[in-house]
Amino acid sequence: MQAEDKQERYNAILDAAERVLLRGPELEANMAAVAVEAGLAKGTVYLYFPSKEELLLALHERNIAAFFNALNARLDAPLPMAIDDVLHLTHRYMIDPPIFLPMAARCLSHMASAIPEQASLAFKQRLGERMGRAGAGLEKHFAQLPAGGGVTLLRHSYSLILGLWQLSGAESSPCVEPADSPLPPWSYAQSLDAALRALWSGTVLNLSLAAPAAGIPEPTTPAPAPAAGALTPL
Amino acid sequence: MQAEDKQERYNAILDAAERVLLRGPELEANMAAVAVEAGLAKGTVYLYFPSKEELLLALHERNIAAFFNALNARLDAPLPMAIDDVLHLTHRYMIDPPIFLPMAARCLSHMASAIPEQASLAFKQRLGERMGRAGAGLEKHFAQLPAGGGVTLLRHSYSLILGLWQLSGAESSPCVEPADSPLPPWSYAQSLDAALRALWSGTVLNLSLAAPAAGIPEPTTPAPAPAAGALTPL
Amino acid sequence: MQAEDKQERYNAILDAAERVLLRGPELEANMAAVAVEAGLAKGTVYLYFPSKEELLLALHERNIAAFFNALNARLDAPLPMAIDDVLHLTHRYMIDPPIFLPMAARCLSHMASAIPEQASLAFKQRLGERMGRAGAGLEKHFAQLPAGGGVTLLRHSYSLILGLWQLSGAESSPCVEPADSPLPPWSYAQSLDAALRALWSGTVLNLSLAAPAAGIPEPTTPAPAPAAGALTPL
Amino acid sequence: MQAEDKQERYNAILDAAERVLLRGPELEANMAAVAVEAGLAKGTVYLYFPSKEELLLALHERNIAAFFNALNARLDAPLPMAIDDVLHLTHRYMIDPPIFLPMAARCLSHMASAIPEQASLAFKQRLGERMGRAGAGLEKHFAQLPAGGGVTLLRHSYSLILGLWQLSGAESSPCVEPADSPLPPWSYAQSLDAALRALWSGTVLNLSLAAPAAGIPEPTTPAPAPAAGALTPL
DNA sequence: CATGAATGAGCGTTCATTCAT
DNA sequence: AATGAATGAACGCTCATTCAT
Repeated sequence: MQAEDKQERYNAILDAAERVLLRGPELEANMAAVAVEAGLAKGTVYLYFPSKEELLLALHERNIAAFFNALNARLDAPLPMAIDDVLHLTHRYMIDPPIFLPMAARCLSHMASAIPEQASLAFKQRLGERMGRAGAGLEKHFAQLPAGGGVTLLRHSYSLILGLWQLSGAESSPCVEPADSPLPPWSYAQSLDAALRALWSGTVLNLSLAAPAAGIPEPTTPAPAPAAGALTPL
Repeated sequence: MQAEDKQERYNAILDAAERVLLRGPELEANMAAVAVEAGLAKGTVYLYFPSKEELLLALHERNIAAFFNALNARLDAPLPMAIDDVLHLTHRYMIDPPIFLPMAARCLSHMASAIPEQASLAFKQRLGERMGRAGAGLEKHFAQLPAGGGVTLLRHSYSLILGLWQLSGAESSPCVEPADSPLPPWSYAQSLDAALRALWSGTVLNLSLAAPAAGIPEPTTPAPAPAAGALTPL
Repeated sequence: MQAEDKQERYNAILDAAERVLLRGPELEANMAAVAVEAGLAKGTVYLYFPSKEELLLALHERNIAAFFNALNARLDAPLPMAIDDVLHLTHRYMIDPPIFLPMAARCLSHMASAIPEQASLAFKQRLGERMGRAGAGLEKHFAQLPAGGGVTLLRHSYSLILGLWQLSGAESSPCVEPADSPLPPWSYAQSLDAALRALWSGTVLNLSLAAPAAGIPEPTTPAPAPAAGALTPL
Repeated sequence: MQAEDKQERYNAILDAAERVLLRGPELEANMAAVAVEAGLAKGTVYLYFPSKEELLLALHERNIAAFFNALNARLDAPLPMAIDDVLHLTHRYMIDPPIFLPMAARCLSHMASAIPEQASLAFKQRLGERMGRAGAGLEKHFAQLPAGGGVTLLRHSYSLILGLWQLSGAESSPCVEPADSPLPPWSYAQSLDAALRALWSGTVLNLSLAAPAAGIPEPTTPAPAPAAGALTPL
């Protein structure tokens, strides 16, 4: 069997797993279902993935890779770039697909216990490389960012994306909005945009100050005119 | 049995569950272990909690309540307040205790599927009330915040706290730091402080602009002198 | 539930396991079958036995205990005793029941790997006690046996019983005797009797010699007249 | 491929299996590991052995053959022979190698179920031939043995060797000797020597009696002086 | 109120064997 | 002859929950 055949089937299994996960509302996948969906015997799946948990992690990594590939491609382009571009990619690869965020939460919480040290380390390594590259690209486009600032910003952004998504699931139920909720309703996508903009603005602002920013600063001057890549609502 | 006896036992079970969770590294708790730890029969636990998931949610809610109680108490005090105070409470109630964040991640991801609509709604209601109250308090102390801005800021902050924590677990392994990691090591606590400061600064900055902020703004003026409650490193 | 009820069910499960084992020719038992045979749910079986392997060991131990109980009862009786009595008990409890020897072989080979240290030790302890008691009884009845000789004789006898049984299974097939076998046919029971008599005779003979016996000794004198309890064919 | 090439590979696979078995403490071998160890594909192994069980049986038979070859060579020599010589060969080929006895126990217990009638019969046939030849040789050296007595003695001895070995594994744990064991510790090798001597002595003694021996006979005369080939401790 | 014995659905994984190439 | 990808049956065990006492 050719190496490319192997790779194809590897991806076919990942596809099957994704379909299975998306089938129900619980995002559950058992190996039997994945195998059936892939048209394979259960044992065959284990020729490609050493365990269920690692299969799921591989699926997540594929999604991550897709995001970073797109991001890096954009960063490598000579065009000037703005937050909006990043937000756009974020929506396209992480927020809109119904599988990215649940899988992220799931894998993150299982990494420590269910994934062997070895595999876990390798995953982190690969993730680190992608983040490092994207972070460097970010620093090229956003000159205010210091060395390492790109990765940090990426990290904080991702945290916000993930955390807010989890919170949105907990605060608002999928079916009905409690009529008597003490809080006004909010949407994940809108809230996230605002939060990310705040994070990015604040990051640059803080960076531009020699000392850590104070209290909640009262900006005394109006904001400067938008530089290249003005933020527009998504 | 008196109502207070009931309440007492309710809390005793929660205590037992917490102890069980903290016992192992996986934060796992099965009902049998909780019952034994509480010195009760398994069936008895079910007289106080309708299901395991709801027991765990109740435990988490107790932790949340403790945080909000402290926060609200501080907000109600006539003293002026700064980010640092909030950060301090955050560390004290959410970051330092080894159970808050894992439970938050766990409960958040199980809320949709494992908690009955009814209970889920009630939980969200109570959480909404607490957040509403704290948000209002925040708006009182930080005058730049518009109506609803307090809750939003709280929400974003919590997301950052939670998301970054999960990321920290995934990026750095507990035992060994990969020597050849492509990224420099980072600590959760430090990174979080920076991220929260950025978020808060950016929030206020964005708010102060009539239109949404642009690009990554280049502040043309130095930050104003710290107001009351300057940020100091934790 | 009363303690005796528990004991009853414990034994009922053991009975069920025995029936299942005896059902097929392979002496196989899976937990599902045992549970069904016992009229219980699978989980219930695990309330009484921590694992399949320990259930099987318990079954074997029950058989062992039955043998030793009978042997010790006989040894405690004031009647004089001869080899035949031992052989008789051996046949009755170990050889005739179709389950004793296969289980012995099975448990012996799984003890090292499949039984937790703790349980394994406890089993050996109990077995040791029974053997010690029986060995002492033997020494009372057979005065030539030195201290410890009873246990040793027991051990050697048991080894012979078990080893020869295994060999008999391998040398002669259950269905057909190879017509062209180069060796005359032999039966387990007869061969065992001869072997045990040889072992016992030789043990006493060797003991009666100051130095270890030599070569294959050529007895120069006819055998003495049978003492009380002469050996008679079973 | 030449016939000798085939034979070579056949043996190479057996070698590989032996190495795999000896690798872990459980004496487990799966076909995949054997194939890898032999540097072959899994399917190739099946060109040489029809099943795993038969491969293992073939390995065991090779060990058996080695023993009998040595024994028969010794028996064919014109030198007079004593038990010690047999014991020596026994230790050298059966007891010292860490694989003989476990494989014997394993194969014996799987023979009935996992080996096809045909193969099983053939194996027994070959074993019978070897035993028959060795038994006859024994009868030549030990004149007291009647026709067929050699084979019987061989059989009984082997049973003792195997049974006692299994018992030794069950009574004494590899790691710790239970401090409070009710029985004194015993070693397999020593105990076996004593048992075999007893068996051989008793066999000859019983044979020399017209009628079956009685009770535990009280030898009235001291043992005769060792004939040629006196037993000396191994 | 309290108990704890009973339940039983659910699942990941292994591995001997086959067969198309 | 040699390969090795594919197979799929088989099974031990857990644990949240119930309910008769």
